[in-house]
This record gives sequence, structure tokens and C-alpha cells, in this order.
Amino acid sequence: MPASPPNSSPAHDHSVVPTGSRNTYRDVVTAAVEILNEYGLADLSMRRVAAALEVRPSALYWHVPNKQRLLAAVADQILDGAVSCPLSGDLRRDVRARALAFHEAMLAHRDGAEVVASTVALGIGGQILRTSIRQAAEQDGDDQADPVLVESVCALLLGATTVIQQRRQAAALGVELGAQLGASDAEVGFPQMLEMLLRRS
Amino acid sequence: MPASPPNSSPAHDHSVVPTGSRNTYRDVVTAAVEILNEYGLADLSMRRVAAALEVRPSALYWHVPNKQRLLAAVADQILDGAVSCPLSGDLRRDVRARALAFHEAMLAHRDGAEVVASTVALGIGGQILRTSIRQAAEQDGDDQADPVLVESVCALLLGATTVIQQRRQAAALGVELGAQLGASDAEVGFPQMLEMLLRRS
DNA sequence: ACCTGAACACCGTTCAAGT
DNA sequence: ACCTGAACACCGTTCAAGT
Repeated sequence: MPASPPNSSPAHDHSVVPTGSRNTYRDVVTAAVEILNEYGLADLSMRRVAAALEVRPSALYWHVPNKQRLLAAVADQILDGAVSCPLSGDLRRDVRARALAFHEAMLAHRDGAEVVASTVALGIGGQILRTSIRQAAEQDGDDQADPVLVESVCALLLGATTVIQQRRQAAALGVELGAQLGASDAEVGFPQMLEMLLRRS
Repeated sequence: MPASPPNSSPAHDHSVVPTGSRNTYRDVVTAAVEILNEYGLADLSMRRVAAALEVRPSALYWHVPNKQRLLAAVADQILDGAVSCPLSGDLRRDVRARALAFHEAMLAHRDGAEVVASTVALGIGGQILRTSIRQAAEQDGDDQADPVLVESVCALLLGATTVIQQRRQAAALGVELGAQLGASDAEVGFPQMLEMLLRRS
């Protein structure tokens, strides 16, 4: 859909841009991801993204309808870092492999879990997550995947990754998290939680 | 600690205030909770809280060091809505009861799950959650609670409640969530997910 | 097709000063 | 003990207009 009125459905079709002066939807998303990794979600503002692209803030709104949607695109890019391994036929093995891949992908970007969790919650992005887990859970019998399994894995993935990432980032900054976190609790990783969830039938 | 320099450790000891003109730490937190319920987290600003108390924004900083800590106090107040039932001695029964109580308490406030999840993640509030679940998981044998169980239940609670609440709030506003959410998935509730997690020894 | 300029209606936070 | 006044350094978003 070319020549669209700026706010109905803008730039989505770009092959390669002549590495020239002006920006692309992808450039905007990429800049946002870079700012996220360097400065964190709290400092990821439209104005900063614009500055990184050497452009006025208002220019972003040609590419993106609002900040929320830009964040959704960032979330999708983060999740794209999880290569979805081919399915083996073993339900537990495949669900585990995909969930762990998403977990690592989120941890690989500063505040990645928070970005993904918020856009998934809003239903505005990160659908790959549910889709991919459901697909891994579908193949055992011939019928549909158990929705309770799918939702549980997704919820645990989001909840656990968020907490673990914040814990690590706080520790990296040398922050004392308060002593009430028994030393043993801090060492529980997502793999073990996932294993507990998958250890039924 | 009375007569403290405004930003080290302010008002924390109040019995009852003569229902007079000036505000209290509790008044600030209460006002914040009310604004949360009426307008949602996105519109919960320091300036709005100040306006509700008929006070200039700067006045809040006598009671509270910053917005983050105010949100932590709001999260704690939300979780206080979960009366922690007495322990029965049955680990699964007690863990379930407490997790469900927290789940309901978060759902009872607009954006409650998001507020709690963010402050728990930051390690700045909501410690009652982990503490209470751990306590329920401790009593079976005589030794310590299984940390994997505790962390899994907390992560699932936070992740599931966040997604479920956002889904409900979006639905209440008549928003179409996109068709990719198979009808069956939307009907999975937290109780069923928790049951799946607890269904291993 | 992509951007500027200018504006609107906001933010969180600090700090000296008042009562 | 609690608040005002004034300021600082920011926000997201809109919209007419430029090229």
C-alpha cells in the first residue's frame, strides 16, 4: 500500500534502501533496540530514538503510529533472536527447547523480558511466543495442544525471565537486593522451574 | 526516628491524625491507590496524586523519596488485600490457597498485577509474596521449603496474572485482541495453571 | 516518501523558603 | 512537621508545511 496517508498504514515494504540519507521503518526499530541495549527501557524515549537517527522527534511518526507499537516491534525483534529449532516429535523436549530459546533471547537484551512481557500482555506483540510454544505442544497426539500447558509455559516464561533478569541487572550494578532473598532462592533458574512444570504426564 | 532530614527516612510513625488539613504518608499511598483504580497505571503520576491531595507536586517528596517507592507501597497495599489463611499442614492446599488469594488481590485493582510485578522484579516491594508462599511450602517436612517450588509458583503467579488481567481489561474496553488467540487459550485460568504446576509430587 | 518547525499538554525531581 | 514557588530537564504526540 504505497502513497498512504501518513497514519493509516505506513512504510512496510522496503527491499533495500540506497544506504542514503533518509530512514526506514527498520532503521527506526533498529535504533530503538540499540538504545534499549545501551541505556535501558527507562531511557528509551522517542526523542532519543529520533536523536540517534539525527532527525526531529516528529519524523518518527511517519514510520510508527506511537511508542507502544514501536516497543512491540522491538519485542518482536528480541524474540526473533530465538531460532526455533525443528520439531523432534517429543513434546516435552520441543516445548523445553523453544521455551529456553525464548528465555535466552530475552536475557540477551537489556530489559528484554520487561519489553516482551508488556507487549505480550497488551496483546500487541510477541504472538510468536504463544504460537511457537503451541506448535511444539501440538505434535504429540494428532489433536490440538493442551491450552493449559501452553498458557502455563508462556506465563512461567514471562514471569520467571522478568524476575531473573532484573535480579541479574541489579546485581551487575552492585545493588543489595535486601537480605530477605534466601541465598538458595536466587540460584533457582528458569530451566529448573520449567522442568517442574513439565514433570506431569 | 522523628525530626529526620526530609530525605533520609521520613514519616513512618503515625497513629491517628486529627482529620485536619495536612497529609500523612498513608494519605499519599491511599490517594495513589485510588488514582490507580480510577485511571490506571499509565495515568498515575505524582502530579495527579498531588492534585488529589490538593497539594503541590513537590509536597509529595516529603512523604516519599520518589515515584518508584510510592509504587512499591501501592503494591504492598494491593497484596495486603490477600488475607493469608491459616496453614492447614497440607503443603499443596496451603500453597494453592495463598497463591489464589494473591491472584485475586491483584485482579481486584486496576493494573494491579503490573504494579506488583514491576516492584517485585525490582526487588523493591512485594516481598510478602515470596515470604508467604515459602512459609506455606515449609511446613510439610520439618526442613526448608523447596526453592524451586517457591520460585516457580511466584513466577507463574506474576506472569499469569499480568496476562490475564490485561486480557480482561482489554476485553472490557471492547478491544479486539486479534484473532490469533485461539478461543480455548483465553479460557485458561490461573487455577488450572497452578494445578498443573502442583501436580508433581 | 520522508522530514522540519512549532506547538500542546504534560512528566519526575530538587531546593530554598515559608508556617 | 508539612507545604509552596520556582525552576530544570525532560516527555509523547499532532499537524501544517516543506522538499
